[in-house]
Amino acid sequence: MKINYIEINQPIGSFYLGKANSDDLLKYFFVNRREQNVGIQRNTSQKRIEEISLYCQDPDATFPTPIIIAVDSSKVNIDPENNTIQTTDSNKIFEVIDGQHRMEGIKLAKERFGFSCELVVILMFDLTEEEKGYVFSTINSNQAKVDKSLIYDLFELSQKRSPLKTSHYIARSLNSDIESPFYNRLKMLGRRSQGSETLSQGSFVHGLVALISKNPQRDMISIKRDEALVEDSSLPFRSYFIENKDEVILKIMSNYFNAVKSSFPNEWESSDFILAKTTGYLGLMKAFPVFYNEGLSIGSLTEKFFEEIFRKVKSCLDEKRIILNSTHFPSGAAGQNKLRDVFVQNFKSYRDEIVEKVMKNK
DNA sequence: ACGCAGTGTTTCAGGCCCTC
DNA sequence: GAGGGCCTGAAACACTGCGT
Repeated sequence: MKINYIEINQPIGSFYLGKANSDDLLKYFFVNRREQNVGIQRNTSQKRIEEISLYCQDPDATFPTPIIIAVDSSKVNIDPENNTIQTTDSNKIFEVIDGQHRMEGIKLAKERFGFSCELVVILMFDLTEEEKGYVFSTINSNQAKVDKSLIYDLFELSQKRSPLKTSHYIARSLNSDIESPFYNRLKMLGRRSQGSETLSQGSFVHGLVALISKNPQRDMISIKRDEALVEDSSLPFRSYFIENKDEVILKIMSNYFNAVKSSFPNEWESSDFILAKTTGYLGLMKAFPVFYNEGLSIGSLTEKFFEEIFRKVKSCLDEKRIILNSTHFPSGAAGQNKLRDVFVQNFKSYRDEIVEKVMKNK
């Protein structure tokens, strides 16, 4: 394989920018792994490799940043006249310093559906182990971690529908509508700006998208490829999403949390309680499918219906002296699940009574 | 106004358990 | 026994309230 290169001079020395076909690159690359105690790479994360392989199915897939490769110059022919680098045999001579997940992911995508594309590569010659480590750590420490909320916000820019885009739209709508229970309550872009925010956009979207899709990325790709999404009755909002009825999801969310707000006025407004924070929100979202299915079967998903449930649950909590604070409901999944269970169990104990009341008022 | 310590939030990796 | 989903705890980070 032959690579046309451009020489780049920087303080560390000269390196070479070029392009290579992924099929060619796959033949020559290897990764020096940490377990062997000499390499500088972290263990490959199977999860990331899977994600990248899935991403290769995206019609808009792009790998704009270079794969950084260390090469022993004695193993290739360099032609400075024509600015080309030619490999001499098919040994594994390209050590990937940055981009191991992309390489492994593309490899998997090639095996699964014959994926290939051109890649940007940077070749660095005759680096010592120290230099490899230095390059690797420089790249990875300078790559600032991107906040999840920011990633969700970027979905606004995408043209096609996707579970994340819909969730993001609902987050924005509920945050900006005065009538909404989440008015000025969401930390958009993960930051507090008004002082009244109690929940990050990222968490809100996370909880909502979980009721639309079990694999949002796959759904997004399916939509781009004009493939029909598969229904899943365990996900309350999925069929609305598939039928493009985002405003129905918005309305139900609004009803549900307006009912929370009016049934637990103190808890919703005060930061002494976890109800309007991550724990409360995600706990309520986890409990939602139970209430939703009940509402569906009696044909009522109104604010009144949810209110009947919460009124009853609240009186049960008061009776048992369970306070919705962080002592009873610790942060993390444990507290969320406890909240879900407390709500669901108390609802189930009085299900018939609640249903009867709702039917009578209809 | 500033730094510090304690508390809360968010994300992630790894382990457990269930299902097929 | 493989794979997926769920749960937990650790770690990083942000926020709050306090003392200076």
